[in-house]
Amino acid sequence: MAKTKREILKENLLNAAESRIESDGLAALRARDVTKDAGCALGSLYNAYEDLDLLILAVNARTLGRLHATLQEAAAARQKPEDKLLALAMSYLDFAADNLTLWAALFDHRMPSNVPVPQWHLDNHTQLIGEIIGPLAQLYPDLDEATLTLRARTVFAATQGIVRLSLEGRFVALDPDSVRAELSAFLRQYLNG
Amino acid sequence: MAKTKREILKENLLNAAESRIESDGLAALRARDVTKDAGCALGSLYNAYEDLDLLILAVNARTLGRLHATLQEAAAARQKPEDKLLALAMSYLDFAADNLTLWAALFDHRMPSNVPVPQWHLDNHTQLIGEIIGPLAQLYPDLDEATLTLRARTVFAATQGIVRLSLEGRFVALDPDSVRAELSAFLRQYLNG
DNA sequence: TGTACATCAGTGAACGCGCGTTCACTGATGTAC
DNA sequence: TGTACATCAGTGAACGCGCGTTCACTGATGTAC
Repeated sequence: MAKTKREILKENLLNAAESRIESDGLAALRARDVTKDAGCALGSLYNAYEDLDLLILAVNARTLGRLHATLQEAAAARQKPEDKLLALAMSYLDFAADNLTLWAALFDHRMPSNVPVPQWHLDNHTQLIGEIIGPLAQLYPDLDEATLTLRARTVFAATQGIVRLSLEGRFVALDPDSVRAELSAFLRQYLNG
Repeated sequence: MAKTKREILKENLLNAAESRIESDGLAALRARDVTKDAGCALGSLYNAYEDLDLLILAVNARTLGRLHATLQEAAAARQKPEDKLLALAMSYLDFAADNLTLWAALFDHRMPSNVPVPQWHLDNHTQLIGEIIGPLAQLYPDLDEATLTLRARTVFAATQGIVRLSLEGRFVALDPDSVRAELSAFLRQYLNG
């Protein structure tokens, strides 16, 4: 099926926005830069997307999709649930490190005022948590669904905190190997507790 | 020692900025609002502080100071190192919940472009980590100083991640009791691992 | 194939507004004699 | 105590600029006959 012109335009804008975020970060994203890179007029952005925020969400959705695929692959390559969980955390760290600004955009972007985050974006996050629930359920067969979900969110949040503090380099920059070692040791300790 | 007029002005601005952040959040902070609340002219802000960012940093410093005092108190009230660490995490959660916007401002505020975060602000963070190192050293007497520091940062980051994900309510809002229970269970599991 | 007309994406100059920061002026306070 | 002068914090209108969004216009594409 051939792509409509509109689809091509949306894709060009999406690629341009992604490149800009990748190289300069979300905060430096400008409608004029994106449209210039995409080879269209400023106004065309608003023909293709509702506004700049929706374009950013589209970039984030793609990033989240790549992240999800990476994590699935990592978990699928292991057998034991402990190994799956460790692999998930490690590939999450790697993904974040390899896609620093795009990954940061997932958290830095806020919808303006009272515009809610679209449902499909929430669903994407739920799917991600789902990857953790699987191995966690194998590891703790006695826990019910609700507890497992909560536990998965907690493990994700803790991992996210460790990755974020280290990659944000907000206070002190840590060398990548230390972070890997720390994260790995941390999870092992937790899972064997 | 009597306060100079300049000191009074700085304090008024600091209080006004703090109130504004507390009620409306950092993103809604405006120089005009702050000076109006402080009862001075717009230009006076720039007599008292270098610019708006430095005023925000002053607010953050005060928040960090209160946080630090709260944590110290919580840890001091316990004897066993495990209890100290649990108390630190719980009172961190409580502080964040009770001072939601001020706490969020600690992380949401970024210095413009290439202006670095002042050293005293970095030192404040180091002090905070220091609170964790103490009990951790008691718990793991075999670890050397560097490892302990790294470990303390990791524990802090994990806690921070759990608190942040729940309080940001970015994806799904969690009820406070569940978060408390999860954080507590999480740390127990980790410390007994 | 050709002509007339309708549609609608594409265009980019202009709008609108927010907001941090400046700066020429003022008036209060301090100092010298 | 009074006068002349210097200093400097206080003031807020105006500056400057960035930047998302709009909208009147254009020109390409599609449709009818």
